Amino acid sequence: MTIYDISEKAGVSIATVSRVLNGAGNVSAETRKKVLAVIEACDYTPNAFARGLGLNSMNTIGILCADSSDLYLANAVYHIEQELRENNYNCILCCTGYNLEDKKKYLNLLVNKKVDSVILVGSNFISNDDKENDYIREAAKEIPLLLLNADFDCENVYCSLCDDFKSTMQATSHIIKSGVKDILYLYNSKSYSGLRKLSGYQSALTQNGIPLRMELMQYFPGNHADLPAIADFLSSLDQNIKYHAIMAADDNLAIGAIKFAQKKGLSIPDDLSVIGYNNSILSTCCEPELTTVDNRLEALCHHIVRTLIGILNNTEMAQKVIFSGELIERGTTL
Amino acid sequence: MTIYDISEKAGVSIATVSRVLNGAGNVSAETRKKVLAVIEACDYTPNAFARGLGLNSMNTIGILCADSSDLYLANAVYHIEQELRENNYNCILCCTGYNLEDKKKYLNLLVNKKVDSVILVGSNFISNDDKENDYIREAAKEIPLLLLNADFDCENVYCSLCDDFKSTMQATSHIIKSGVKDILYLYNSKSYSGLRKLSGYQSALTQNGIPLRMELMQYFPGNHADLPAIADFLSSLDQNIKYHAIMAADDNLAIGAIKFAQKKGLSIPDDLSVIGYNNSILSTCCEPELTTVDNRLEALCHHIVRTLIGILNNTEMAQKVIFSGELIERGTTL
DNA sequence: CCTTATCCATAAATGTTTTCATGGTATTCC
DNA sequence: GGAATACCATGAAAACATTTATGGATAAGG
Repeated sequence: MTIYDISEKAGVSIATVSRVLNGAGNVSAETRKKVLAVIEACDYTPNAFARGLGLNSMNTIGILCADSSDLYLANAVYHIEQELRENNYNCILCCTGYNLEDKKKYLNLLVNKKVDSVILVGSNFISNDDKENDYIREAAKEIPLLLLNADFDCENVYCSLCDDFKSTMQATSHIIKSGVKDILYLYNSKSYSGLRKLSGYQSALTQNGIPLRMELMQYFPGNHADLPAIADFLSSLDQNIKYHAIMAADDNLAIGAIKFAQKKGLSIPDDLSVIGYNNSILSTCCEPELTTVDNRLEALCHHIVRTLIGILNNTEMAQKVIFSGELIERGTTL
Repeated sequence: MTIYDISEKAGVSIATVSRVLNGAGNVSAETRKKVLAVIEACDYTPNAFARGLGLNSMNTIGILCADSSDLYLANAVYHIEQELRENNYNCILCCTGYNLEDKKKYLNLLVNKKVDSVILVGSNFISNDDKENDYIREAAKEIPLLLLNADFDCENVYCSLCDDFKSTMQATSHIIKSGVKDILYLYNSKSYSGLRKLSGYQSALTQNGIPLRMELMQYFPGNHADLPAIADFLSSLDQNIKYHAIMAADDNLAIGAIKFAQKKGLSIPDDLSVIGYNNSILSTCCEPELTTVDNRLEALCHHIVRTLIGILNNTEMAQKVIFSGELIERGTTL
């Protein structure tokens, strides 16, 4: 069943059928009605590939993310997909892992699949070593690229991010204000965003006249989805490192910290304050519930899709938008 | 840059270029080398839409799921995407929510987008009211459909599922063997799979000579991602309902139960045993860690993709495969 | 009667895959 | 050794199903 069959049965040309299908003008109400009736009767739908060939688009957006099983990324993907779908776009999901070669490979694959644009979800697509970002610049020559939670200056690249520096600084300050000064910073990522958070922690201490201590900035090298491993990591730390609060770079790490405290018999928040980051489902699974930073994921996703739709409609759009995080006070802080 | 440009520069016909590109036979080594050199030099990649039109396929699989932010479904999507990608397929993700009309709409949309097949992730796509499953039968006339965690007999529909009845029965029996007989069953879904689990619970009781009590089978009507709400639900139950164990239909519900116990000051597992289902990340986030049923998600996903690849290569494949779950004993049971 | 607006049809363009025909080379059989 | 056969590499052309530019026809208005 093709557009020819429809045109024949309706007694019009295929151009007219096409116009009816695409809601273009220059079709009389009568003709439109007649054609629509035939389309309905035949249960005809246009061939998507031929349409794609003619329009050079299939209304498809690529979503690149390192690991869609990660709580945070999964949520981002969910919100983006939802919003795209409401705007009549579908998305091809492609998980790259954290290897640079795979990121290149799959970004290229999406470009070659002729998606209208690619949204790169997560700060890990931008390297601190700028040479490694050339693959982004290359792809941006072909189609617009949107970065969620990353900051990158480049023609045809648009960024939506949360001010992780400020948010972490505020969260850390919140602990300091409660009277606790020896705060362990626990992090898992050295991405641009990861390092910005670390700076926020340092800045909060410095502003409050607290000297920085290297042994209080601990990098957890494992997988942050392995919660017991996080607790074990903290247990294995030098017993001489004393602290009464943990500022964690994400909720997973914070939950690991809580597990550690529970095993050690520490009372939260009296013996140990804990703050997480992301406001994920994990932050409500413990008792007391986790104080955390809401980094406005939903707003970011909403904004990034709005930007994308704008770009695809040839509207001028802001290349960078920065949201502010919000501290959600729950039970793990004083 | 089209196949014509390549053919011209290489001094061959477009048919030969196409043959080289697709690894088809009947091309001399010399010609192949020459053509490949030109392709390389021009950085040529075939137009995906034209290719799709010619082959009536773009190597794309649709993934339908109700809610990809759900821990369990997100994991399923992750494993499936991973495995498909390794087999040179990409996937279009489409979240439907739990409304029947939307499920129909988006399944149709994927079919019209000309995906090679659709994988429906989660038992909620099959209704207990069989008339409501007609949209599945309709779509199956067009392309093969694969169901993860659902059981449905229909030509061109293939199912991979876990024996939820048996698994729940075994888990419940495990509690009974520990000496606890008053077990609350907490569930959130009345899908086919949800009801199978409930039957498993009932069967375990019956087999052990324990009378069924309706008030011990509690349906939680809210969103199982709202953990505090689950705890509140349990708190709101009639205080006269006495029980010393909770068998939950998924880990979220179990974590809610643990929160409830912690608030009430109950000791786990001494005062209250808890078993979850799915072996998700939530099962390791609490202290003690949650005893749960591993329903072989990874194996199911692996199998479903293998089946799909087989079907697309016209190999005869089993229409239904049932895996057995495994009880993971952790700290919330005696 | 001319102009303009409205509407529609023909044809070109999109870029592949694949069938069929052809010419040439190698193999086999007598 | 020559004819028949098979096979292989190649190219021309058809098929895939749309969108859209161009221009022609008809009706309405001045």
